[in-house]
Amino acid sequence: MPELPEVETVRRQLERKIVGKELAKKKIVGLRRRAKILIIDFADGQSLLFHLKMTGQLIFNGKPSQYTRKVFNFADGSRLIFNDVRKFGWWKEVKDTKEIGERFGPEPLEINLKTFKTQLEKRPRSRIKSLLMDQKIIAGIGNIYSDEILYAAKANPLRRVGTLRELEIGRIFRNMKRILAAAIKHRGSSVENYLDARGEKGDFAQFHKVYRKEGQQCARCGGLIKRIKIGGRSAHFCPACQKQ
DNA sequence: ACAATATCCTGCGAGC
DNA sequence: TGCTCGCAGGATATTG
Repeated sequence: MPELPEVETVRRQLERKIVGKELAKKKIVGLRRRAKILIIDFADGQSLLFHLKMTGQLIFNGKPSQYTRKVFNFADGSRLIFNDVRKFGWWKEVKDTKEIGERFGPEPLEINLKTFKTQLEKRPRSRIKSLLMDQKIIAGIGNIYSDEILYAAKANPLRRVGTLRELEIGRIFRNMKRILAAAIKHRGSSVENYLDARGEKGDFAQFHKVYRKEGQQCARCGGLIKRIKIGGRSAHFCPACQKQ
């Protein structure tokens, strides 16, 4: 399920491939990412937005399959294919990207500790796991990285945000930055069917400590990883290391 | 006002 | 072997 690191990986790869190309009589001048949305900017000010949701793939010069929902053909004969098994993903052409900026909270790789704390203060009763996944609070984090960040920070996913101590908030903040940056370096996590823009898997899943590791031993203390439901989503954590 | 849950979709794997 | 059923989750709508 593409989250910030996966979308950023696709953005970086596509940037080198398609900037300067022509698509439907428009010249591509840049690629951006906001939260989990990929943005292709055209010279005329319009933009093409993509959301991969859970099973979306954007593959440059990929071969169409039964799951290909759209093929974008560039003027030079190259192409971009949009695959999506579960059909949740979408693409949309927009006149400008003003609404995109307003819809999301700050980018986790750009935010400072002070702003992070300000964001946390908006939802003191929320569970920290749910808050990290709330795009209006912090943009781009989903189920995989929220679990991994909280494990690294030794914070229990059920904790109410308002009960977190200064020290714990600092740990969550630092590990959020560290894990997202490391995941981008490894071109994301391929747990189900995520592929990057080259059609290749990301390497970061090998570094996962808790996500989808229910019943396995915790690398830190040897305890057993547990899976519970928080807000209808699976949350994986070590009850011994991540105490309430 | 805010938090929690249901909903969309399809493939996969566990269990019988 | 083949069937059913639960599960995966991003974001929005709905309920509590």
